[in-house]
Amino acid sequence: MRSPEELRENLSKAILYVRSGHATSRRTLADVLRLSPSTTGDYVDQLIASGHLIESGLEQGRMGRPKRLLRTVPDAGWYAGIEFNAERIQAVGVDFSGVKTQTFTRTLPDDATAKSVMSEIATLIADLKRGAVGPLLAIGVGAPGLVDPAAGVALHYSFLPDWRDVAVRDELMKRFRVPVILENNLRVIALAERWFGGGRELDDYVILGPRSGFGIAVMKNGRLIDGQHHATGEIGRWVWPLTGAGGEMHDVLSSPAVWRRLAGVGSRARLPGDLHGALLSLADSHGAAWDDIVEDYARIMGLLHLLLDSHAYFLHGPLTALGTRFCTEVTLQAARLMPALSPMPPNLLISSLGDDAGGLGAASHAMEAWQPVVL
Amino acid sequence: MRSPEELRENLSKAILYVRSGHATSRRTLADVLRLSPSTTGDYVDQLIASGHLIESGLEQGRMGRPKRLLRTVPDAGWYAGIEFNAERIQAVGVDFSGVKTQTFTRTLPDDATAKSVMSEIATLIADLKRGAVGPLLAIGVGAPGLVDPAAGVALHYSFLPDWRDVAVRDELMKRFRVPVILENNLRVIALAERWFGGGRELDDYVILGPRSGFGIAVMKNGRLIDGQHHATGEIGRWVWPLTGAGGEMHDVLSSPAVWRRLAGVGSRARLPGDLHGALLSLADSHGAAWDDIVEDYARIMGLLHLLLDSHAYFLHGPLTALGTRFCTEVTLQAARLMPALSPMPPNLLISSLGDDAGGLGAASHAMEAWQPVVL
DNA sequence: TTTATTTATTCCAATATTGCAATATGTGAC
DNA sequence: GTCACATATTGCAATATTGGAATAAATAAA
Repeated sequence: MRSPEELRENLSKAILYVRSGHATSRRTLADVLRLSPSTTGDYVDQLIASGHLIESGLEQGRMGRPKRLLRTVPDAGWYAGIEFNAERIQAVGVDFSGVKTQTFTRTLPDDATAKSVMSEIATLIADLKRGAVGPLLAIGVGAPGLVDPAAGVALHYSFLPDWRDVAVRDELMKRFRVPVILENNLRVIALAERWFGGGRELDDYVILGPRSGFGIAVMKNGRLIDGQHHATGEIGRWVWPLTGAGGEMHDVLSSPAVWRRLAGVGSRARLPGDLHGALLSLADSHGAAWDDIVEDYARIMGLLHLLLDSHAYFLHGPLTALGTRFCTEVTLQAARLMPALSPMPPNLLISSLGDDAGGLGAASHAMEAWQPVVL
Repeated sequence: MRSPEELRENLSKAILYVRSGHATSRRTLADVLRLSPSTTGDYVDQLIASGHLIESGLEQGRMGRPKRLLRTVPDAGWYAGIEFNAERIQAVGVDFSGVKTQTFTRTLPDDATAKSVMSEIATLIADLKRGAVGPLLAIGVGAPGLVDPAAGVALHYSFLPDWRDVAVRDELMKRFRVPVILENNLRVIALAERWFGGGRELDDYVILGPRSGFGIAVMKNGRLIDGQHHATGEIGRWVWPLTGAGGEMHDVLSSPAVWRRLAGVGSRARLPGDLHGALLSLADSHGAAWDDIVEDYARIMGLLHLLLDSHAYFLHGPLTALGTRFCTEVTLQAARLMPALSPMPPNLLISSLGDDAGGLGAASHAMEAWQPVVL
């Protein structure tokens, strides 16, 4: 008898592969699972019996017996994805076939506390529950700042005063009695890119997340790379420029900073409510500020690409408003500043995911973590 | 029946775990292999019968039946490790228990060609063969420059004129009839660190290799991270300093460049034959040149550590001559230049591996790739 | 129409792996 | 010394997985 964990893991992977479309029949599923067609057939029969998978017609290839197509059953259950920062909480519901069915956003008051945020999260999940069909299977949470995923504890976040050592997992598990999985919000966005965005065929890409701060998440071999202090990708804390007495990258290249530089206002200027919108109207800027920003981003792309050599770099957050022109110019400028990049220009892309990338990512994380119960 | 590949893989892992000391008995081996004690017992019996493993006494714990200790049989075979650059070829022989038994170094003439290098490599392996006991099991090669490990082809290396698309694997396999495995030389050093150096308990560290150029190799989750163009870690091609019109990092921070800066000579000065030795006598330098170099390295450490957050950074190559004082000063200076590093200073270490790190790494690679024949 | 070929799925005997019980071999308490 | 307990290894019936043959369902060729 193979170990039950391994069986559960294989069944779980089978569902993920079918859901993502990476496998569409028993045969192709056997290939990606690296199991024999016989065993895979058994698995599929089990999952059909349990109501997780369903056959949906035939697909004829060039020759031979047609594939019996497999799909996930939308109503077999759903996943909750929560993502938040100091300004708002976002909750999305994703059905068992991986389709987003609900989204809620709640703006946070200025005096939000850890307690109020947690209670707001619970309320939002309850709201999702009312509008969803089937059982809630798992909850994914993307939290800002420092997070300990293994312990399910959010360690620290500068912009929420008492947000420190919050036992997110235990609290939500106690309340909802389903698996809860916690990660840094930028890292869940990387998962969203894999499930819903341009990373569907990739297992090697980078998420660039210039928001209030500036972090990146690195996917290598289909896994997020991790570090000793849960601080991988904290490049916002690089001093910039690298001449010595500069400030941190945060201060000059975060979304608010870029807006200030483009708008030509000082650091005490009040931020527009809709940063994305405000940047949209500056997307056809020309002049020194624009060029400087392009040059700064080009340097960063150069550093990253010569170190990581990734297939793609997805830009997320308000700066996506600057559009493909920005990406193109950054790429060109990068090759100009670092000649080594010429034969291998970085593939910088605007993420196709919109504002709810975070919520989708959190739900993706829940999807990946959940495992079916074997009888 | 489980697939034969999986069986071979498990037997191979069993040997690796026993050799490394990560598992010392049937029981502990079962734990690390994630297999049942019964199965593991079977495997071990097979490997003892085939002459790869041997029982070597008992070890009593605090209580209970003592472990029956397992060791690899030194004479069961040996691995060849080859590493080279434009100046020399290094060949080491490692016996089946992972102990280095032979080392040869051959200096290359100035007019070395791809053909002469390959023939010299073959000669060195033949030399090793004469001094070794048991059969040659596998050959590992660490080649400089760009390498395609999957194809077993060395793509390009600037310092050997016609070194381009050399079919290293096929050529050596044809000659020696054993598995041949090719990798970039810095990347095999990362493996040497795991098997013979300070990375024995780690699966998350970085190799810093300032030699003629400047590359790094990144180990994450026990695997080397890889890129699209086989160009991960090519940070020597960063422009430096990051102000715009600088040269590449190679030119100011490689081993020869550091020696020139410390020795206060121009870029056309003739390099000493023994760079390590020459640097040794400059290791107690003080003054602007030293401080500048420390500052440059501190910046690099800052960039790397805030991005990768690794457990350790092993310094390799001639610059190890600068000693722990250099490492300490770089670490301190890094935290000064990038305040974010203060609570998480990078753990910069001089590699304990000497000059034959490369050869050992290539042999390590061979050890990891080789699999026993199952009957 | 019939037959060969291709691809997908299923059936089944062979076998690898496991869980559990049994056995081996030690320590510590009384 | 004897008994309870702890840990490692082994034996064996139960079971999961596989390879290969058989079957299914299509296209292409004769």
